[in-house]
Order: sequence, then structure tokens, then C-alpha cells
Amino acid sequence: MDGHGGEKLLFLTDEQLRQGIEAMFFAYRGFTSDPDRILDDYAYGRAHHRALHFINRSPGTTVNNLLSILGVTKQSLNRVLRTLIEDGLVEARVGDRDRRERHLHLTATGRALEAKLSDAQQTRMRQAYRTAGPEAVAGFRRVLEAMMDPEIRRHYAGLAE
Amino acid sequence: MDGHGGEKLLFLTDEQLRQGIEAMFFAYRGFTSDPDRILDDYAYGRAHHRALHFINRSPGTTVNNLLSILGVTKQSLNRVLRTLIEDGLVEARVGDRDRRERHLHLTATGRALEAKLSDAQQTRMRQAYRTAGPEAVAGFRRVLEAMMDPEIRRHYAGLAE
DNA sequence: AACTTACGTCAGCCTTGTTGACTTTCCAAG
DNA sequence: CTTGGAAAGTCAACAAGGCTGACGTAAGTT
Repeated sequence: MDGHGGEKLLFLTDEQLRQGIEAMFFAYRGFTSDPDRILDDYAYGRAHHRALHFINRSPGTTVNNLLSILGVTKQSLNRVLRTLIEDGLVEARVGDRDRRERHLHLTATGRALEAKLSDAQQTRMRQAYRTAGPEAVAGFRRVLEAMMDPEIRRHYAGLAE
Repeated sequence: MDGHGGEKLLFLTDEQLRQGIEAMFFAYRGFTSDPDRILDDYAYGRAHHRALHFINRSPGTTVNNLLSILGVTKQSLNRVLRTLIEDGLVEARVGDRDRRERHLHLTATGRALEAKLSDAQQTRMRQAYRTAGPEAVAGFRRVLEAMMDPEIRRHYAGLAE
């Protein structure tokens, strides 16, 4: 693409970097605050939201798959998953090919809550995008992608593995 | 500045918004991972890092001030602050004008750890900035700022209150 | 038959958030 | 000078959500 093209000199003072760091901190708080408020009404937390999000994104994903995306232990995930299954938001189907695997799907109820949560988050993001403008959005995404760990980047943007 | 200038139509599909949301999630993980690894070596957590960061940014800040920036309860902050003071990283000086207030300062040891932590974080951010390019950095900052809660934006960028 | 993988579960621990109640200190207004 | 209230600290109890370690079971794989 632009390869060397955009290689202007970047004069980055410590102060500018510090502001970038704080921007991440404060923005992430805003980013999670809307779903958090909704989750309070149910007895769920951020961990439940994350599970709902990624199951919705990749229906039929296995437990192991979800573990590597979320980067937590199976004990942590299981605690969350169990309540979601008990409450009828998530369905765990035994695998056809490999019957050890559990393929995770959202039920209608699960999809409803996921939609509610992601609507709130999308509204904020859409508003931020509109305020910042189209070029800003592209830059935002580029910096975020460059900030991820490489192994994590694999899981990003719906890349099948 | 450019006001209406950048108001092209923004066609934002749900898929694009979802990818932005995931980018925030994955990038934030990367963003915190380096300091987290360092903190493990001491017996500290992310909460200690945040306190060190903001005390370093605004030396002499009061506890109440810090509370409103961090958005936690005084009991939560106090637990963290107490260990930092006991361990000699933070000094709480009784206020001159108002002797109820404690003005927080980093000791030499505290500054050393803060520097170590922020170096790690700055290195990642600098690398991401370099990969993404200068225009991307500006966009990144604009979107993040637009994503913050307005009350929080007051605390941002060293605005004195 | 033995090994490995996928998943679930029990027990226990830590950090970091919460609420509620209470005390001490101390400024400032009556 | 007294009193009200703000600032700060502390104790206790609790919850979410991470973690480790150990164990069990079903089901593929060799």
C-alpha cells in the first residue's frame, strides 16, 4: 500500500504519548459504561457481555476457541457460560464431527440481550465517529490494530483460523 | 476548526461498528499487558499503576481529586494508596492552606517505578503510532476524545480545574 | 489398550470494585 | 466559641472475575 509513503518524521514528545495513554484509559471507560449500566439490571457483568459478543459474532464457536479469544482460563469462562446457559441465553450443542466439543449459540433471548448491549455501544461509537470524521475513523482503526499483540490480531476482524 | 468541513457522509455498517468495538477490546488488552507484566514482579496491580500515573502527572493532587479522576470509591483508592505509602513510593503531605487535605507526591522510588511502567506503555504506543502514521495518530486521538464521557473529558489533557 | 483432547467442576486464593457505618480532623459560618 | 459539614481515614462485609491446582469423564487418536 503506502509502505514508505507515510513515513514523515513523527515528533512524539513524552507529553504527547502520555496524553495518548490517558486518552485510551478515559475512552475505554466511556466505551464500557453504557453496557455496564444495562448489565447491572440483569445480574451480569462485563465477562458475560464479552461471551455474548463473541458467540454472536461466531455462532457455533467451541469453548476452546472462545477461551483463546478471551484469554482467560476455562474455569473463569465456565462460571460465566454456566449462568448464561442456565438462564437460557446460550445453547451448547454437542459437536457432530467431534462429540467432545460444545458448539455455542445464542438463543432468541440471548440475541435480544446481545443486541441491546451492542446497540448501546454502537451508538456511542457511531457518535464518536461522526464527531471525529471519516479520516479520523480510519486512523483510529489503524492505531488500534497496531497496538494489539500479534497473536491477538489473528482473532480480529473475523479472520477464520 | 474545520467544523462542518469534514462532514462527508459516513456509511457505517453494523459490521464496521462491530469491528471498531472489537478493536477497542483487543487493543486495550495489548495496551495494558506490558505494565501488567512488570507489576507482577512487585506485588502491585493495575490500580496501583493508575494511582502512580496520575500522581506523577499532577504532583500535589489531593485524594478527593484523584478519586474523581479515577472514578472509584475512597475505600478502593485508600487500600491502594496505603500500600504505596507504606512501601515508600508515595508521600502524603498535609496541606498548608487546608490541613485536612493530603497532597500526594511520588518519592524517588515511586518515580522510578512509574517511569518503568510508563516506558513500557509508551514504547508500545510509539510503535503503534509509527506503524499507523501521523494522520492516523490525529484521527485516533479525535475518536478517543469523542468517546469519553463529557465530565471525564474535563480531567483530560492536563486541564486545570 | 493407552494416550490425548475437550470440557466441566470443586476448592481456594487474589485484586479490585462495592456499600455502610463510624471516627478524627479541621475549616468556616453563625 | 460552638457547631455544622467537608476531607480523610478505617473497619467490616461482600461480589465479580481473574488465577492455580487437582480431578473426572467422555470421546477421539494412536
